[in-house]
Amino acid sequence: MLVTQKTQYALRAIFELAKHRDRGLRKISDIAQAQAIPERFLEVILSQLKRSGFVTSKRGYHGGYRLVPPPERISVGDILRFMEQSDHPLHCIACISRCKCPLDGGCAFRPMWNQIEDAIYHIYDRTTIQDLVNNETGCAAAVNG
Amino acid sequence: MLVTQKTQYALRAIFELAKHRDRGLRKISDIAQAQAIPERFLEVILSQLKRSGFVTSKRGYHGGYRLVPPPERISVGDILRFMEQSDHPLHCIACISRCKCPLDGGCAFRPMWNQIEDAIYHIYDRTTIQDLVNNETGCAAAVNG
DNA sequence: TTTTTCTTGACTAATACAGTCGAGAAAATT
DNA sequence: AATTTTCTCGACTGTATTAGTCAAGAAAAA
Repeated sequence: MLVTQKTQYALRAIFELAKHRDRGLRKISDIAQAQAIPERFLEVILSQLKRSGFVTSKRGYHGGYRLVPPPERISVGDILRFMEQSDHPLHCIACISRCKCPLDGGCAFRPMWNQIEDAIYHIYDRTTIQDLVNNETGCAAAVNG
Repeated sequence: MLVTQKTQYALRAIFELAKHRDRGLRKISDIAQAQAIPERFLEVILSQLKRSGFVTSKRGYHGGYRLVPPPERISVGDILRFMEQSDHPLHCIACISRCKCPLDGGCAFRPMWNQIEDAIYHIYDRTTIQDLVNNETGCAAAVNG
């Protein structure tokens, strides 16, 4: 629910792999450099992402990471949900934030939190990694005239 | 953008004042008890909220806090925006989370973050404090049969 | 057999958030 | 006037989460 720095890195790593997908494996160090992510930290993140099945890796000389499904079949929601679940296995459905679930004002606030959660994930789920890549090329075109 | 514990307390305090509005001033200690908020912390929060103009206070014997506008004319968005701005004067418009605004993947992610922000505030802005109060009475009715 | 690159888990550091505290100033009460 | 109540203000501390590091090892290719 909460988009941490780590989650943003995860998203950017996937994004980077998507752009590179048809050119084979990509090294951690290259991804780190391209996306300005601390390399050592990225190691942790990518090996976590492996467990989602969205990426695979190969070790050694021509090793690296690779995005498995085509980017148009992965949504941002898929990635965020995976990161969320693997970092916070117990999750408070009513809450938008890092949440300790107190009274919550009884149930007065719950409908609103639920609306927010739905609205957020609606957007995450309909946004594919390919959409993000397209955004960038659109933007580059705009910048370069 | 990020709903912290403090912001939730602020919202619950306003909610409590709304319920009590026609009965005059309400003491910090009573609000704290009713909403399960640490009293000393609530002092800080309420005196911060005073600067928004949504609440006023009076000291001394029969002192306490009071909600100024009618609850149907205050939106959740009003409160959240005020808290957000007074806690984080510099705010990154592109970001949903605690954000350090790095590359952000160029502008690839920005449209999505903007959509999220708009969607969230659309809900916050259309939800009034009175709506929350109504939720609760509706819920109590459901519970009590 | 050397180099490269991922793998794993434990470790440390930084920061933001949460909450506390003490001394003081109005306002009413007695 | 003295006392009690309640808000006021700013500085202070603790703590949990997040962020990030490190070292030793294992596969894969050269």
